[in-house]
Amino acid sequence: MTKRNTMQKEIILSALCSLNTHPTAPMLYEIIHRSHPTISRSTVYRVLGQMVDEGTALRLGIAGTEYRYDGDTSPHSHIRCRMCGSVDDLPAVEVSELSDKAGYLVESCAVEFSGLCPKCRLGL
Amino acid sequence: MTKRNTMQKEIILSALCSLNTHPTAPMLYEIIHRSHPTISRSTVYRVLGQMVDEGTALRLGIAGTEYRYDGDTSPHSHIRCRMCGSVDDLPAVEVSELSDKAGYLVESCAVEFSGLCPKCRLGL
DNA sequence: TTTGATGCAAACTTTTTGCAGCTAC
DNA sequence: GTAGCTGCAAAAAGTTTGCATCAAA
Repeated sequence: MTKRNTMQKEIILSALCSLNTHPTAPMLYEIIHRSHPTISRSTVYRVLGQMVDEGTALRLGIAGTEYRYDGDTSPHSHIRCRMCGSVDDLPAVEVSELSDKAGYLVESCAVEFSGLCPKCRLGL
Repeated sequence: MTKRNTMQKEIILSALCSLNTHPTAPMLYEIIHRSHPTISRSTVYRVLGQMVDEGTALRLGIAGTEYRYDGDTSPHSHIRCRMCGSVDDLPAVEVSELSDKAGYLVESCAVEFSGLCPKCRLGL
């Protein structure tokens, strides 16, 4: 059960960290595939899942019917455009004690603001 | 383009409103199917989408790779259990002016707290 | 009668899994 | 050499769509 370092993991991690678009797995696969055609879809999914498990990446479950991944694991929130689907960063928001009211053990908090991004807002 | 009232819409709406589990479309279909085996999957999807469009229901894009629907359209937030996936309600949270910093036109705000629900917290 | 809604099946998208071969350690 | 990792293909899981038929208004 010892983790091994492979070329694929290195490529996938650096590709994710070089982007600030919070890509989905298919988006990331597409980008990686251009320069590394031999890396398979399943490896991208498996490595992303591994990165999430070990805390190297964040899995954003806030974008609808697909996961988006974020190489920036510092505490911050996200804002998504209803029209074009783009996801941007927002500074961290402090979590209130609200959560205790439900009896949950709160481990993390994601805030999703939804609206129009600057481009769509102007009809571009 | 005039909307028509059908038996199916009535059944789907009342099924959604009678639940407080924020079901996914497949979950809702499964429940409806038991008492109304002739209602098709696509009708459930189409009617849910219609209800969201007209504001009768909320589509929660915060639970991973599937949509969850909520018949309660009053302003409130949700809390999801990382372990069993259940989604509960939380009272509404006030949106700060943070969002303006990104240049977005903010239309709505969803807060997702993630952690352990009371059951999982106790290892049940 | 008109045309929006339905049911069915097929297609599509995203993600997971089984398995044989590969390779980091 | 061992066991974790990879690529491929197939399968799952969720959602959408084309089309002939049905039925609300």
